[in-house]
Amino acid sequence: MVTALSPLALVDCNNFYVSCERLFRPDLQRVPVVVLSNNDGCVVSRSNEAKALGIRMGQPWFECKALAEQHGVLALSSNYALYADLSNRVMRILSDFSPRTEVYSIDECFVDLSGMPDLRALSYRIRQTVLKWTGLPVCVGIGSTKTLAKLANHIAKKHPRSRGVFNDNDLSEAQRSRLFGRIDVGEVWGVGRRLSSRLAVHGIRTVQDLRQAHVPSLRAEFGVVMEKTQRELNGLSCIDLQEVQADKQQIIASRSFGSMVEDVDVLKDAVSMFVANACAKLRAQGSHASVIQVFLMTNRFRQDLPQYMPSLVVPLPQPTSDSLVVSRWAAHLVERMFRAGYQYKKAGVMLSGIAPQGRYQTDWLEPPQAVDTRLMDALDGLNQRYGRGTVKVSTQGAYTGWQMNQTCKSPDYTTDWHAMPVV
DNA sequence: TCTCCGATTAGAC
DNA sequence: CTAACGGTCTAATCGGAGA
Repeated sequence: MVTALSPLALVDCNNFYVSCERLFRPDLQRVPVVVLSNNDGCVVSRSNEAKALGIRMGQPWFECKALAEQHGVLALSSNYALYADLSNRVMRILSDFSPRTEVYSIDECFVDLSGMPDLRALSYRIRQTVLKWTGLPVCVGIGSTKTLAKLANHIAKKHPRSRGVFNDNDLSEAQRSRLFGRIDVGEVWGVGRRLSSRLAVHGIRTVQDLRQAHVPSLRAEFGVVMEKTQRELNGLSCIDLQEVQADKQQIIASRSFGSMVEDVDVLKDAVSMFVANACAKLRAQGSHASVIQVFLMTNRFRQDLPQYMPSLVVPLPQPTSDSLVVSRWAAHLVERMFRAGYQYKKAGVMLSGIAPQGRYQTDWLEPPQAVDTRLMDALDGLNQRYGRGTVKVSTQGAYTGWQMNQTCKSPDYTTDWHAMPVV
């Protein structure tokens, strides 16, 4: 008997955001549908019908809007509360299939299938179960490394004959080199557009080319990351399964505005909202931040207008996760950076110097200050129970004029009782 | 020359 | 009516400042 290589599956939802929307809108089943990014800016998810029309991933909506609407494409604003909830359900189901999983993104999960018999049948069972319990279609790719599992998943998605499952370990070396010789190197996990074109200069155009590239030259020209990718493509595992999600080292909250903003009070209002969101995330992982950065940006696509992209960083006197404390600093930074006469299009808050609460270098000269978390605890509790924004910090969203466009957002079907469809 | 640090780059989704 | 182009996150690498 041949010992099976430790098989790793990548389970990836098909057209995830569009599929989520269709669950509650069966009338959209065979209609071309796209989901737009925040502020209704770019296309971030496409149904197969929309892909067939040539609408590209990440394409600005205003660019393809006319053509899309001509073909009856329905464009929806993104509804992250809905997608996050459905994602959690999918991940919970997958964790029933293996004790070792890694939630890699909102719609992807690595699943360790070591020691499990009949992987093909198991993979079909995974697909069937997720489909039956959530209504969401997924594809399963299996390989002996993460990079091969990703590639296998790509093959499963691309070839209808695979019926949504592809196992790289089932290939002979001859079959593998023939297949990989027909796949563009840009399909490899970690090889984006820039690296693709740089690799092409060196004659590396297919996955097979990359597998066989001269190791020292590859290392010298493209660095360690590319060398790891190459090893992974050859079945040598270099990227471990990360079962527990590490705490964030940096937390960013930012948004483009629905329209241009010229008023400093409106900017401060927006920034107080970003602080509230960033600090809530910080508290959710039980950390404190010691550095805060605030930035403002004019519209970089409007080269006809004067550009100004200031940013200020301050170390906080004491690490904290208190929205009120951070909010005061943020407002101060906005005041300092603001220059009248510019049309601002975006702003944001970045928290860094993040460490677990109570584990940071204390200031020897200052007497230790008692940290009172009761107010923020209560705020989080209320916002969790009664919905985000029940209790606010500062003006946080009281001003209008900066909120993002969301012309066609679906109801929060699964997370808000009031949005429950009436049967 | 070495080290540290912030800025930049590239990628993923 | 018109203008209209996302948000977060990580790791590696680069380049300058200071020791």
